[in-house]
Amino acid sequence: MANIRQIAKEAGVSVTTVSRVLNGHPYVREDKRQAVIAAMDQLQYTPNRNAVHLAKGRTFMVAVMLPFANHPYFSGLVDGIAYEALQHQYRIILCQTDYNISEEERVLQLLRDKLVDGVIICSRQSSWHDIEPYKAYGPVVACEYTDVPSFSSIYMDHYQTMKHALDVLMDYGHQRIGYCLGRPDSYNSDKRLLAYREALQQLGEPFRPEWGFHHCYNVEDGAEVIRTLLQMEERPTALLVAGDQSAAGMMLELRNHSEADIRSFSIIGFDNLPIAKVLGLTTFDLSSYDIGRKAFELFKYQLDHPDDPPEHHELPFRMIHRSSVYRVNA
Amino acid sequence: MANIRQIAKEAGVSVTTVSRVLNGHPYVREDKRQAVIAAMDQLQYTPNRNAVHLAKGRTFMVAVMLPFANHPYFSGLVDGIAYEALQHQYRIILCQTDYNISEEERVLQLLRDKLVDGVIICSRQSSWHDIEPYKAYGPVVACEYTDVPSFSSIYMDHYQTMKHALDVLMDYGHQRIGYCLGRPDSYNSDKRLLAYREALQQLGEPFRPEWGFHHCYNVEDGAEVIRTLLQMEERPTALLVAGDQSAAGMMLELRNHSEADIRSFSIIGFDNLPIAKVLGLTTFDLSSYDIGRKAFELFKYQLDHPDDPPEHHELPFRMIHRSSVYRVNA
DNA sequence: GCTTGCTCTGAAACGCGTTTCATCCTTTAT
DNA sequence: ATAAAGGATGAAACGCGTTTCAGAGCAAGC
Repeated sequence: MANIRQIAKEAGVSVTTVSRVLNGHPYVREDKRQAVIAAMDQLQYTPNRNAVHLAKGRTFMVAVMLPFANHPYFSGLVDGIAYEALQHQYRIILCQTDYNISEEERVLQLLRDKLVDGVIICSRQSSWHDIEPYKAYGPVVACEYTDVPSFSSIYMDHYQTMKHALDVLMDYGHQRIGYCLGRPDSYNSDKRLLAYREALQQLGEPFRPEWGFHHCYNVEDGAEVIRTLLQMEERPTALLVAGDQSAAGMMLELRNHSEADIRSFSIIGFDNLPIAKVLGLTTFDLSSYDIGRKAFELFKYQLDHPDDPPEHHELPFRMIHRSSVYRVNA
Repeated sequence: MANIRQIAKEAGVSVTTVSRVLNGHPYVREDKRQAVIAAMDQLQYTPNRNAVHLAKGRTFMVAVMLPFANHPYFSGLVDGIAYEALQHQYRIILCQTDYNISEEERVLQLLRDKLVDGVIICSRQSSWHDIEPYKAYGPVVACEYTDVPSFSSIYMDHYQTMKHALDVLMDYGHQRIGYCLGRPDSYNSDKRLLAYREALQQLGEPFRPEWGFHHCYNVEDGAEVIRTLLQMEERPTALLVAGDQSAAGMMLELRNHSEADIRSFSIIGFDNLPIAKVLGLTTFDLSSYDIGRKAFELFKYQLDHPDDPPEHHELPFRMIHRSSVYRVNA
């Protein structure tokens, strides 16, 4: 494989000139430029990307930290990041952490070790406190609310969405409300639970831990929740589900039971996945694709304007009313 | 940021020795090793990955070429690749091509330009003929059948799966059969269509282009197909659908219509996604996760044994019988 | 005629870790 | 005692493109 020095020799110019041609620098006489191009053509030269990265101190790559990609929320996020990255000639390194803290740290080390120009955190387990030092090596963007101001972020206020959903359910006369969340100890889950407990207080209802489910991500998780609930004597009349995927699993599992069972649970989902529409699931509109795009933009902006303060975008939420919420007979 | 030469000076040894410590080379006296480690600690040294990559001529990264990631088949594939990559200290660069040929070429160029040690092609538009030259730069693995022997590959025989599904439908008395596929011009679609046309011939049925649908990937695509079919005077009694995602969309859309409509179409899907189970969809078992893992293994093997001939794994198929295929009244 | 200011060019240094090769020092085997 | 075989170590070359800086050539401005 040819290198830049061979091209220089072949074209009868210095390596500097070859480099200039490569980088579209002006100040190269046309005949020399042509000679260089001819030499590159003849020797089938292409620059070694590692050498470019080393010399430039930049790699045009971002690390994308997420627990797993086979979930519509995250794959949408990745899609959005990838789309925007493509526009800016960036590549993404997909780093699945499975919420493993040391794996997450290894992702941040890619930034410190100059393999990537920045990190986009889709979801994480580590504390912001542990992540913060890596900010010194390049932009770190979060796709969730952070109470640490040194990162740019884009997020939804899940205290508010939960509160809104609870208000809607109460309007429909529900008092016995259960919930399904993902990780129990995440920031968003905490906020949702806060709204939940406040609503219970408002209703004068006790907190019943058996009506709360965690680690719900997939269709199958939702189906399992319904099977569990159907075994109970005392059941909630409504369920707030932090993901359409599992909400869909619930609705589908209900349909495997009696007609009465189907209408015995009102369900509100989250994400507005295509399946929500087909199922008539009331949910919140949330385009993880758009969040991904925005996250990349925030990264790029921070990279190009390192001295500007980080930006924080709170996304407005919007509920999509369909037919999965029933009125409770008074 | 410190570099290896500063560490050498600080520890009172040569850079070679530092490099040896870094790479766990023997032939370093214990006291020197300790001195080096102390120096690295003190200066908070970590190696610049780009320099390592340049010097080693290896990057411990693979490019994963796929059209898009927000589809369960592909995200499962990515998950599998990522899992196996992690075991081997490899990173993956996710390259979404949207089936754009020049974008696909750009992915292969990453291999030529030494940014990745290999490429795993999940699905592609380019001809194998155009891809083949890149083999010279490193292992290229395909997650589909290739008629070009120079790549390792792992695939299912979709002529056989389609044939099997058709046989089952015919056993159940179906004669009027439609299909839903993804891209119309892909190798797999061609093979499926071949089996399809042979079955029609066997049945003495004409080929009705209006019963064939393409570009079906998502729930919404499937729902749309059903709406279209319900408008027709003459309808098929069974549908072969090349993905559970769209098959699910069909079943769900049918449920939005009359009870009679639901049973008016027998449906066979593909992939055995979680939703297929909940819906009682008859489908083919196919773990894209396992394919992904195997694909990475094939890549790694080719990398470590460049002179061994490429391997080709044909996966056995297995139909999972559930309740979406009805018997036709004779 | 002379200064100022571009345009154009290349030598050399730089970014940084790895590898080759020569050398010196110990052991172990004979 | 002595040759053969390892162990240990560092200088220098290498992988390869970019950038700095000095300098040459040439045109516009006064």
